[in-house]
Amino acid sequence: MPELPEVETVKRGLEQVLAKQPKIARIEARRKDLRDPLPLKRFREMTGARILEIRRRAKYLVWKTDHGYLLSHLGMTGTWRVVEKSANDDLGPHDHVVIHLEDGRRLIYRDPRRFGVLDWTHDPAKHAKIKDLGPEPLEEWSAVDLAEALRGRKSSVKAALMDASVVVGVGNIYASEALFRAGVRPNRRADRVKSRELDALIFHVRAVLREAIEAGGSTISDFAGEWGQEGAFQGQFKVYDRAGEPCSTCGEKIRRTVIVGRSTFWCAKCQK
DNA sequence: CGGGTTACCTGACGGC
DNA sequence: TGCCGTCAGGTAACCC
Repeated sequence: MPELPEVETVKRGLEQVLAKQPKIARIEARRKDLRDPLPLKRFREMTGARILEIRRRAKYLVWKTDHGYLLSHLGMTGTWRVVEKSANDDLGPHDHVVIHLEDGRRLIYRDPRRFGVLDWTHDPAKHAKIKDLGPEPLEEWSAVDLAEALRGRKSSVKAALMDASVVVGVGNIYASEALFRAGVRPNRRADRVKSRELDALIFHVRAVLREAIEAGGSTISDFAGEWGQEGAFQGQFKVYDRAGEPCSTCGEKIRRTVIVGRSTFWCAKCQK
């Protein structure tokens, strides 16, 4: 269920776990596919590969090894957990992939709904799932980029924000939260949002993502458990999942509508 | 083509 | 209790 901040939190947790650049003893696939077929042959070839670095691109974890790259997308329900050497940890029905490290630790990928992706590539920049992605919101993203991306867009601004060719990493929760902070109604036509409002949107998308990453950071310590249970940022939602509650700014009832099939939360008084 | 709708899959929850 | 409908933080195929 991760959006950018959650994936970034997982990345930072894995960074600690993988700091000593461990070697892979073997990758165990306990079924042959998730959303897509698993690269079983590549998994076998990765025996002995050293994990050099882990990065994030959009909602993908990119594991650099000395034998190519692993790509991991958590979909809606994917989690990685670390099991220390000799610790007992029985695998459950949704533990689909286990990376056995030479030091005895195991990295276990669990994903009940199996919307996640695990793949292998020589070059992440050329991978089909990566190559057409838009800008990273916390890096090179500018109001000029956003204005360009929204020009002629007749969809709602919320749908556009969640479109990875416009900007990556913004999912259903942070789209609602950023639009609320920016004072822009989610159902506004994307190409009719004024440039001043786009400036505000950029600012607030970044702010909410940064704040959420900070809140997520506190869950790194129990990374060995399961990601997401603490939900540190959950308590800071201003509108998401708060339909019927009073707006924290004006007291108006928070509304829920459906946009492109997703629950959308907003305040009719604060958002124009 | 750009846009919305539906499908993928399992589990949790509320209403009856 | 159990059954049923609905919903869930994502993507992409599909259809007009």
